[in-house]
Amino acid sequence: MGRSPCCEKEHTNKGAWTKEEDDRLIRYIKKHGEGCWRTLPKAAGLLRCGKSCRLRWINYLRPDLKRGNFTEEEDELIINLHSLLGNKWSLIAARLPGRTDNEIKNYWNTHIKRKLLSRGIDPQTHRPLTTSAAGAAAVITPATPTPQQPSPTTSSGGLSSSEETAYLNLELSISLPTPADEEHSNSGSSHAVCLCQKLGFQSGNACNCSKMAASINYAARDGMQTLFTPLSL
DNA sequence: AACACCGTCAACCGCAGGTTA
DNA sequence: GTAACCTGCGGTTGACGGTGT
Repeated sequence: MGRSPCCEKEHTNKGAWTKEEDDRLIRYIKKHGEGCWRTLPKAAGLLRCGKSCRLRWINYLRPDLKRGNFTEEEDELIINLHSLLGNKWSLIAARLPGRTDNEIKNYWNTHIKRKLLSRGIDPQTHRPLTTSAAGAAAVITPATPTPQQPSPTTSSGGLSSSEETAYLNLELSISLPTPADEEHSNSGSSHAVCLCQKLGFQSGNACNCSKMAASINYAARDGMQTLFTPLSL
């Protein structure tokens, strides 16, 4: 399948954005909203490709971005989500309002990988690095059908946070919404299960799912597909 | 002070997948 | 059914700042 380039490369700027470019982009989006990134640069008077504008807005200029350091809770949430979802940064970011996929990806590669390695955990498999055939009990066993699961809201009897993480049993599965779920969402009362809660972060700052619900309503209004996937346990 | 090295992160690139004509 | 278009995602790169020698 043939494909035209996303933009005319000869007539576009590349590299770091200037203050003026940022201002133009912000002003345009505030006035016209997001959408049609292909035509946005021309309409906004920017010599940038649409992809570049989208990235700049999503990763840097969006007003709802949190920025700043990740909290310990966010760290653990990212680790647990990664053990479930793998390198699905956009899905992980969807559970961390105010954080972008790019930000999380960078943070994973620069901080969390090292953190897990120092714990003796393989960042890709989430299993111990020194894996002997018998001794390598899975650290995290996603989607296994055993019913035991540590209570998410209580501490696991004096374990350190790293130990707690190491013994988290994440028996979760992601399913399509059931008719009941849809009924709930149609009636305006979303019963989507907060994954943070299931992972034990309900009460912490890392969980902003209630805030997300508001943004989901906003997204739904714009015809966007929600990433706030209901979970069946 | 000068240089090399390293870590961080914004931005780019190529591709996949959904939508439209 | 197919081609073209468009958006979003994930991997990678490169500029920049901080630190060590």
